[in-house]
Amino acid sequence: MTTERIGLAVAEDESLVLGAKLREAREYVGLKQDQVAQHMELPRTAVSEIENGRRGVSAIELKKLARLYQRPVTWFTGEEKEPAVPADVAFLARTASALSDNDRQELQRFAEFLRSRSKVSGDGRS
Amino acid sequence: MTTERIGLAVAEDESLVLGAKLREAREYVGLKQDQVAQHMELPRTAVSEIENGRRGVSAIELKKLARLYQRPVTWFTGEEKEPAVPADVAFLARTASALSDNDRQELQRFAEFLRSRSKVSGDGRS
DNA sequence: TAGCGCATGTCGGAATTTCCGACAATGGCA
DNA sequence: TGCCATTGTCGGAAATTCCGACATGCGCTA
Repeated sequence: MTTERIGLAVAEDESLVLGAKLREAREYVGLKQDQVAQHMELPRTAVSEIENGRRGVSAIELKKLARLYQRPVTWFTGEEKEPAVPADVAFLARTASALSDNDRQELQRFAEFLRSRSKVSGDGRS
Repeated sequence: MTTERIGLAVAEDESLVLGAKLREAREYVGLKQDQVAQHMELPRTAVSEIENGRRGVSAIELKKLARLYQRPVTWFTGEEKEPAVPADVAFLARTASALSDNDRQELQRFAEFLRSRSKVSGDGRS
């Protein structure tokens, strides 16, 4: 893992990037920070701080901003298809989705049973 | 805790919906709140509060959670498709970006004027 | 039925973030 | 230059989040 540095710098970095994208999108549609602030019911300084990465953006705010800027949310988040979870887990989950609630519950119980049998292997969390 | 402020109720409502979706997605992949908390480097109580709509979710957190849960961010924001921006609008914006600030401002005002003329019920996004 | 273990919910105060007005810096233009 | 619009920054109040400790709910089993 390359991100073992400070941990907080990552989030700041991401806020910086997100803020830059938000600014670009805003300028693209020709809106002033003030107008955005009014639309969002935020202090106008918040918009400035957001675009400079000094203030976070909530998911709901991002959704609203994306609409205002007429861009899909993914334009700001950058869609990725990185399995942060073992692929087999995801696959199991998809399979389970086709089951009834009861069957799914049973499947879950069975999974827990299996785990309890071999509680030796630790969960491979990074 | 009075409920006199209606304006905030909207945000709370949205947080409730988002939290429910996050919970559904988490259970779908068979993760415990505790595991999610570790992955996100958050207190596990935060995950609980998020799923119950008592704590907000930052855009960056949502992005991370979406990856963890193997879903597109739009699954949570509920926006799915939707460039929905007619090509002519995009073209107009592109054109506008090449204008000077003043010209763009004027263009903006004119656009607002046009909108006020056919002002029916605001942004009828359906 | 009581009791245990696991997952989740909730509470309280400290820590952090956000709000918001006031003011500064920047840039265009007459 | 002076004026005006836009954006950036600062300080304390207000709101939110962190985080441990404890509570609740549920399945299991002795």
